Amino acid sequence: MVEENKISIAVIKRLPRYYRYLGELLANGVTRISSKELSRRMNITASQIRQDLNNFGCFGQQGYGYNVVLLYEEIKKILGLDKNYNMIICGLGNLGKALSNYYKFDRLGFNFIGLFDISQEMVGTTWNNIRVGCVSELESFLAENEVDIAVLTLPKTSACKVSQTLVNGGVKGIWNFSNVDLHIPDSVRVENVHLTDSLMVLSYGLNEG
Amino acid sequence: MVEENKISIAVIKRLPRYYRYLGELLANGVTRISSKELSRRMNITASQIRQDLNNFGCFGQQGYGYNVVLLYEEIKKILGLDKNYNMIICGLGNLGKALSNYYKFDRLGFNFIGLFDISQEMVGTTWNNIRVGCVSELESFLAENEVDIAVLTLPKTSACKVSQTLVNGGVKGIWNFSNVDLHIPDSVRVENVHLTDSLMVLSYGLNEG
DNA sequence: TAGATTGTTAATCGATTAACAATC
DNA sequence: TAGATTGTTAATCGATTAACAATC
Repeated sequence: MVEENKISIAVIKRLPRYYRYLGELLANGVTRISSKELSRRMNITASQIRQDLNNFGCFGQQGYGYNVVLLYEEIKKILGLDKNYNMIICGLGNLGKALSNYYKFDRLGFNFIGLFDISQEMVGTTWNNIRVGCVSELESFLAENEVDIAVLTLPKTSACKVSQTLVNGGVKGIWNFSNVDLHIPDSVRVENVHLTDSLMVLSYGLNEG
Repeated sequence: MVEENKISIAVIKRLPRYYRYLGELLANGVTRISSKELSRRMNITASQIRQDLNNFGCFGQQGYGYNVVLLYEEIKKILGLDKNYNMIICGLGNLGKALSNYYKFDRLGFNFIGLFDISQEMVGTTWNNIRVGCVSELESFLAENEVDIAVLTLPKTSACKVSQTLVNGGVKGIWNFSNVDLHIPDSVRVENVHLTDSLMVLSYGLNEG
């Protein structure tokens, strides 16, 4: 049995940044780039860039460097950005509303197909052309629609329970903005955005200069 | 000359999580906790907990463990949460508006004292009881007010330029939500929240099961 | 006192960086 | 061909885990 070559999370987290820089090069009409030049721009070592990329294949050419378009498209595929994803939002508070209106996600292939909230005031209203449903309808919605990603923007009190419903409903990934650690099976991917934690990291040592 | 014991960023990023779990214990009336029991709850090793904490001091007691209140208060201090911070938001799009209305920041000691936007439609409107000013007024505002943290929720086109104004104006930290890497002096702390990057990390390998 | 659990040193593991043969 | 730059192996560095003496 061949051991699946597990890519480290540190590498994966750097991929979007590579993708971003390559996109800029592309927009500027740059057709080739060496790991050395990219390292200068991104402020990481050329060694790391080459190591990172070679986890996924040999995209460069000795003496030449990397073809920008080709590498851009490869990373796009690696990140799964060549596919489309059905998304729902659970929790239409300020943050949920903001995310529902963020046009860029759509352009990247992440499409909102459902919005859900708990409060009766929100249910029935429309955001981004989608009617807000009640969280109680979530189970049947998941049964009828293939949902790839659920955005969890509920307060922590309800987030845990709803995450169970999402898991049972076959959601593949949860983008968790609620301030709890979800305890769900490894088969469902979780990406946390803990805003409060992030702000606390910023305030650490801020007055020491 | 004594080499300043530099705390690694990995450790710092774990502190808010410790703080969160200790807060829960506190709320549940738990008065003492061992690294072993905390490790079980947080799903990290007891060794790591003890190593992390001992970067900052000896807060435990052999044979007893850690006093929850005491440790909670210590981490609060370490994170700088015993102080108050003046914050402004640059960019009152959906995300900026959402953050301006997030009541929890205020409770943690992060107080909004100014809001700024580029668009003429936004300038003059009121959010969270604060009048939105124009970004062109930013320089004079920074001269007259001590701003600790600036939240950067502008599109990347304007984010770079505004970050310069913020640095020149003496801001200590920037909470950067814009999709660029800011090139500013090390003396100003930056904490990035790259939402698009985060979503891409989630979509990585999502369809492979 | 005996048991529990810390603080800390040592061992291990993984990630980053350096070096260089291969080759375009 | 000579120069440039990759892919990859080896060396280094740092972070995590294990072990245990100290001690409450």
